Amino acid sequence: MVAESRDVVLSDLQIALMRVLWARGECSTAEVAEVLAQSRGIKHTTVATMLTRLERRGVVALRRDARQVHYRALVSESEVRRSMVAELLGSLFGGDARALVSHLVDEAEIAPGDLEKLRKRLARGGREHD
Amino acid sequence: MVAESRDVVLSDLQIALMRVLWARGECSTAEVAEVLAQSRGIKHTTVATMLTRLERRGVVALRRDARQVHYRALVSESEVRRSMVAELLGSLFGGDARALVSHLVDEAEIAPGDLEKLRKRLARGGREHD
DNA sequence: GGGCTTCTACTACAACTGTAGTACGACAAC
DNA sequence: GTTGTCGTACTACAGTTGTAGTAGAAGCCC
Repeated sequence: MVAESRDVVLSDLQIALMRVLWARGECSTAEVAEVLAQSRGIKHTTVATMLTRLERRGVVALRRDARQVHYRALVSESEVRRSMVAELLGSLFGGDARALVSHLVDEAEIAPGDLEKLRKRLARGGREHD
Repeated sequence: MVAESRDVVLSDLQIALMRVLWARGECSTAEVAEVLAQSRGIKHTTVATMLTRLERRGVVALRRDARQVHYRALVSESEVRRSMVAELLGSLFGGDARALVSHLVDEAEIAPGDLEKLRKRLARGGREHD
């Protein structure tokens, strides 16, 4: 099922936080903070603030365990991808997904040969990429 | 040449304004405002404010003609596409363009058959899409 | 049981966005 | 030249984001 979480557009930093939750399932503020401190040098309190706001916004859920707070994603990575790709397609590519693929090839983000491989794999029903 | 306009990430509304400039070349505030009023019911003054800010930010240039101000895009649509697609790829697809294409197919934004057509067209060096 | 450590909650603040009102200058019409 | 009209510039304001300090609660160590 696809659920009805329309419009989950997140900023870069917000996505970075979500990635931790997506990767680890539920985790404490400290865990998320540690990853972000490592990868971006962001302070613990900053992460706590961001998580609180995401919770208020309904993007994550919290569970209190003694003095610690544990967060869990309420939207999946797919949902966010869906929303954000749709947004980008709509605003910059006139909603034409093929134009986006053309762009990717033009910009050498992807080789034409990859399209062939992708087509074959997708035609087989596989969706993981090697 | 690709120029060095890194990081041109624009909001949905900002892109809407830019699209007018991209489509018409240089035009007056009034022209842009009329399009936006039509398409989104946005007030003239709002458009003027947005354009002023884009100018301050260096995204557009202005030329004064008597009492009117004319704006011209300083970044191309391609540049914005490049920045924004790169941003999306980086934050949500681990920088893997093929994953984005897979997503487009999975989400039925694009049919597998289209990939084949695209591949052929792109292999021929054409980049306009029909 | 008094202090040290931890963790959260609250507060702060600047920048940017979306939205628009108001005021002011320049022209056009009489 | 007095009066509208048109268009810009300035001001305003609420909401979001990024960033973090500080204070206060809860446990932990002797």
